[in-house]
Amino acid sequence: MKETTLKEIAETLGISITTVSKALKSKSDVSKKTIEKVLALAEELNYTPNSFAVNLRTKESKTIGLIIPEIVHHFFSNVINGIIAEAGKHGYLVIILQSNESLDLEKKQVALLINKRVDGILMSLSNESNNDYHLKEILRRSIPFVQFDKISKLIPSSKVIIDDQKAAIEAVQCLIDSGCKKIAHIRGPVNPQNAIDRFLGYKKALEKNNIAFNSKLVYTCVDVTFEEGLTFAKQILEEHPDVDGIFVITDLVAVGVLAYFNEKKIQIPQQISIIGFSNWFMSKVITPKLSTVDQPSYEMGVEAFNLLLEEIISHKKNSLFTPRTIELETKIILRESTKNN
Amino acid sequence: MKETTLKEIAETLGISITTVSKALKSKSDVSKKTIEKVLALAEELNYTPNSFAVNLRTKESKTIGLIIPEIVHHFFSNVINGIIAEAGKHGYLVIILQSNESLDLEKKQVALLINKRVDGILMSLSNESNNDYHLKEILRRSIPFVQFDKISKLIPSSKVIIDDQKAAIEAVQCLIDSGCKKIAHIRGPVNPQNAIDRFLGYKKALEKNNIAFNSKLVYTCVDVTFEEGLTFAKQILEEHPDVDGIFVITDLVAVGVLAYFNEKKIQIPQQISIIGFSNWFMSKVITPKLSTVDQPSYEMGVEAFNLLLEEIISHKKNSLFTPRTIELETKIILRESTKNN
DNA sequence: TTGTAGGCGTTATCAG
DNA sequence: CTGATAACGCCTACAA
Repeated sequence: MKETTLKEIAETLGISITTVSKALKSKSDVSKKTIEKVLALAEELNYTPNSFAVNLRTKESKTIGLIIPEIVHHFFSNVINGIIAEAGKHGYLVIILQSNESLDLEKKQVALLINKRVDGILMSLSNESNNDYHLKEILRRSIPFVQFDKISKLIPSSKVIIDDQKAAIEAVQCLIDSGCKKIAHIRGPVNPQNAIDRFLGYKKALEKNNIAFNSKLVYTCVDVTFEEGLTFAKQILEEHPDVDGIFVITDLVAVGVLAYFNEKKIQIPQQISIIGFSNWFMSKVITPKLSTVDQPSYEMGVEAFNLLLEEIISHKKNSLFTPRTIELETKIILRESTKNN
Repeated sequence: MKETTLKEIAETLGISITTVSKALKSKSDVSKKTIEKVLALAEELNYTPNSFAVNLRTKESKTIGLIIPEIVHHFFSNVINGIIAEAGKHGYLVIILQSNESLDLEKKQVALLINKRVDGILMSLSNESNNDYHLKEILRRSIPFVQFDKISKLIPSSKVIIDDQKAAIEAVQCLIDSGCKKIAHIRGPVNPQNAIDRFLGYKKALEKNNIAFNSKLVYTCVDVTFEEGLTFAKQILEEHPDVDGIFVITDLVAVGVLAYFNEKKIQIPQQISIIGFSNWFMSKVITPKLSTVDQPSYEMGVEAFNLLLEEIISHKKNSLFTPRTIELETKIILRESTKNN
């Protein structure tokens, strides 16, 4: 099927391309009659402007790129949801790329998006990300750029985050308030800022309550999976049978811990209390229901897009843009895996 | 930051744009020396071809569109994963759009992708989809198009599906084999083909085993949610306390059923057996672990993209393309919510 | 109110 | 081996 072009409309109507172009936009300097004629024919021929040509002319594609570590992940798929919804409202489309938690892949995806000349890039870093040459490249090319969730503090871009440290302190405080004396922490990998901050929060909460920090009680995830939850639960039980509380980096792992304890008929929360992070859907469905920290996901996507849009608009006007950081609120959700309800 | 263009390279090197263009592609009809010079300078200037211009010239954007009902959905996010991964291997990017199970939105998303002139469209229909004017429009414009999972049988496009009816028969047969005499079915909404087929499978399995079909035992989801599982479980218990088996349209709803029965201390599977559909991650994590039908998701994405790619290539060559349908295998997974293991 | 001309950055054709 | 020239389809000064 051949696509209709301005030229065709112009020729069949016996007027110039320019006039057709203007008429389609109902510009004031075209006669009503012409506008009507043009619109009618355009309608009839099913005309849609060739976006490739428009892109080339206007140097923008109304398309943004999104790079996240993993799509199959309750938190991230909710963020995507928020981004796509908000982008749609403003006439933007979203290209989604995954880093699979690999720095190499992440670099490739950034390069792809740069080549594609997307109007802006939204990104949550992979766990491997400990260097940021590729992020600097985005800034160097002055492509609008917003980081969210897992960010690099050193990159001066807009950001949407939560206060991981504060949230972690609150979570651990809950365990302490409910009577836990020996609290273990299953932490995330070494690189991501949020794993570091949650760990720091854990430490600070202990300190505040005059509980000695013991590095032996800290277990470090590599892949942050359900299976690691299983493994660490077993290890904790063997190495520190007197642990009575565990703060886990994220719900997926916490669910693994629960599953292992369920199997071993450990009483939860009587013998051991567990608190997770992120409030995955799954958490309220398992037995016992998992206490956790609710982290806004959809909203994070919305805010991230809006920050990006601000920057895109400012970029178009060539005016200078000062990056902003938006911090969203978290909320402790107490359910059945802790004693304090 | 200004982007480097062919023209710039040509001027600084004192050669023609044409030669630069060819050299960058290392065409055989350019001297080695020139190629080297050009590549070196391009590298130095960080040259990347302007994809907008390339799109316009080549009439393709190496970008496809994907429309799905919901992103926050274990099955679909896995499909997306497969699509993006496979697309990436072949140099394609993916724009993702959600229909939110709304026909109106679905139509808008189709229009968006058509305007965007994506090279092809991948789609799983919304539950509301009972008309296909918008799908016909895709075909009319001869845009490569593949349907997967929730499809319209009437649209002659390539498809990737499972045999829902057969899988449902197998699932219900499992319940019967394990001794269930009165089996209820919580079915999906009225429109989607897969809900219809699973319902038909349920009916056929009963028939095959000389169990009378009773329409009172069929409950119809509207939104296909966890909450509906809760509600229908309650209803079943009240209206038909002697039901001893339930075949549920999908795991999410089945988990709701489980949750309600757990709360009511109904013995599963002793009193009532439950089998779900789709094998969500959640299913193996709850107590009791849910028996279900495993449905390939990642693989479905991969196959769908490859079918689309075939069609895109054929379309480029202007050769005619005959739609193909790929049917993937399902597998019964027996866990703790049924008696037959 | 309408139209002419030039250009966005590439690629393809064809001649030198 | 190299380059001039003409598109691709649209937009926008500027001229008529």
